[in-house]
Amino acid sequence: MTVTINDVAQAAGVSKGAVSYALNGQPGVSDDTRERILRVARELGWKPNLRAKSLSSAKAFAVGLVVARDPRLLGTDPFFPAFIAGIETTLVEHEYALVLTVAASAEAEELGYRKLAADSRVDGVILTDMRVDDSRIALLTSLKIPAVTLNRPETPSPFPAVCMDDTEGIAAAVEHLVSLGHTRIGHVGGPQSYIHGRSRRLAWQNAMSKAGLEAGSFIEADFTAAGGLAATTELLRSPKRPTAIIYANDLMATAGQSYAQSLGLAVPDDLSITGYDDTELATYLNPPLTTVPADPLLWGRVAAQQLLSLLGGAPAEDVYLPSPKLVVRASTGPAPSMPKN
Amino acid sequence: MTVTINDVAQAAGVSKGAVSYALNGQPGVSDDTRERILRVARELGWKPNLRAKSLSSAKAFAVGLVVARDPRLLGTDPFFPAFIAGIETTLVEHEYALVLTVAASAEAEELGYRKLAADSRVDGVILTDMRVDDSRIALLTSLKIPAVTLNRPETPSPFPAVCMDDTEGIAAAVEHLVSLGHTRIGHVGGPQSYIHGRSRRLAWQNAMSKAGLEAGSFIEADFTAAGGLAATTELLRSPKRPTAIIYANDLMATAGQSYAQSLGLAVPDDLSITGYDDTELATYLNPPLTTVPADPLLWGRVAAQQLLSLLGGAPAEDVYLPSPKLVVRASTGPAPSMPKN
DNA sequence: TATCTCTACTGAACCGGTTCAGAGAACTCT
DNA sequence: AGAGTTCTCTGAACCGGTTCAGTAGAGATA
Repeated sequence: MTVTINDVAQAAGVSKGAVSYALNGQPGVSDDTRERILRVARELGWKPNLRAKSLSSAKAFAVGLVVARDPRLLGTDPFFPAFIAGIETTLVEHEYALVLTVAASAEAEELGYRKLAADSRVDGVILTDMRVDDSRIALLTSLKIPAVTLNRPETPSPFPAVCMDDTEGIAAAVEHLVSLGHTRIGHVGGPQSYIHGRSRRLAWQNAMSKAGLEAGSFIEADFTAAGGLAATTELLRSPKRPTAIIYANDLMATAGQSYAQSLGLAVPDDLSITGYDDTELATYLNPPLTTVPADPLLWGRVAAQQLLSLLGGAPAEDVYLPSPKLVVRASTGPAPSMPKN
Repeated sequence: MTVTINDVAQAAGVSKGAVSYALNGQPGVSDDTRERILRVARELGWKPNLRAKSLSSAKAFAVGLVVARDPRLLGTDPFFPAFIAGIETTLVEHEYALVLTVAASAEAEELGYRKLAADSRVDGVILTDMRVDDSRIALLTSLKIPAVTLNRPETPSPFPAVCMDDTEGIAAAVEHLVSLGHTRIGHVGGPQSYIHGRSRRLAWQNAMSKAGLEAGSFIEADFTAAGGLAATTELLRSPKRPTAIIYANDLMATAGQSYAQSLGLAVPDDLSITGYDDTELATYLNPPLTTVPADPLLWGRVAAQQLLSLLGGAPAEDVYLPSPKLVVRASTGPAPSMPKN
């Protein structure tokens, strides 16, 4: 049926071992023989059997990704699909596959990694959504699974990080709003247990104080539309209502914008809004959203590259991707001279 | 290091074969011996080696999904992440893994399946985004990969289908709008090369004629926000402008709604709008979107179940999931008595 | 010419399971 | 008691590669 290395050996009149050496470009066969073996293999249409290779070489030729999200909310995050697509662009070139696990809870997440390890499904994993004091670092260290993290965690990590600075974009958003005359700029952030939730809040805070402004109201939300709405409600109800709100992602910003408009506030005349991600929809909102384009495709591609080179024995070194730049659209405008209250 | 079946055999004082029979619940060992072997295996902490199992049993214990989308637009589709999460809920229970491939082009898609087959990475695949006259059916048949399709293709297919009727929801949307007095109801559909693009258009068309109305303008778009905008532009520019538009998904509806509002049209006073999917954001728009909730989580779960039972040798039978029901929100309202033109 | 070294290659073990043919033992049937 | 059947278990082959120890032969060296 299928052509094995044995068939090639027989047809070429050599031993199994010689064929293996020849096919893997290893020393041990003369150039003549090597060439003959390769030709015979080609003629017979030999294809390596991944399963056999996996067993004897103790490698999976696959990398893993465990996504810990509420499945119902997973669809709202534009990050993952594009990120995964980015990973794929690298993997296909190296004959690797991606094994994806979705975990609904923290226990399921840990179990996901444990299963990947127990079954040796993967040779390494990519860690996304890094958390402050992330338990996965110790877990993967104990499971002896090589990994790459998105951004460098604050706690010590033996794994190389692929970093994309998000503070610059947020700072640019603050500066942009300040230049438009805003002084009361609120922030609706993601969970502060995530390092990207935290870094965006700190970026906002630092940029405000650098502008000589008091960092106004901050609400910790959860990156969902529902959370964005709730946070916006709270911000707009406060006595010193902000004239601009910086959201930690587009989804919350969109929900916030819609809510503000439903209250009769004009965006940007009464309230300026910025997001983060630059989802496709951002351009097509009314008004189109000022936001910061994350580049999940690039991030995924480079993260996979780093993981593969780590698996290849390369030293673990952090990589820095270019910081995304603020994209100004119509959801931001001059601060109202007489804010509605 | 790791405990193998050999260690268990030695410790239990039986042969390798006996251990294999005992661990797999197969006949060939007495109850006493079986129990002893199981106890010894437990005591030694034996875990099956998936790679060895794969090689000897010629199974991958994994299923595949090839997603053919423009990576940049993939993030905008809320369907996939939730669908994948649904698949996972089934797979984890059966010790199966999901191998995901993202393909940017038609060639890459075919190559994706070919690679999964060549490396025997998976035991079966799930086909989504079924197209009219879908070439993948012949491809997978020739590659001898079992599959499950989402909805039954119009051309003959040997694979079981997991069906979720979308015509009922679209018909309900038409009826809902008709009951509100609308007579000019347009449709912005997905590519008609997709069966779900086609079936939604036909559902709209049939419901219109059933209501005694002339099926108004139809524009074929591409499920993206950009496409939704372009189609809306065209519809609103037409001489007999519709007072209501049924979009084939939420993303296009959202873009359409924003665009209409940017023209100064009020939704729903001047224009009623419906979507399809019921994304999280739909609830939080201004106005919230009337739409039809697809249930990708359920769909994924059942599709994976069907695939696994197919792999287990069950006969290929179609499954029908409950048809999603229209969710009425504020983006639809009475037809304007004097439509703006 | 005898010895040493190096290269090219073979045969077998190995990775960790599954599966099959066959050997004994026990049990049933006549 | 002898023959046939069933049950339990063993040993070995097998899945398709990788890798290692060892050998034959060619070429270099003394």
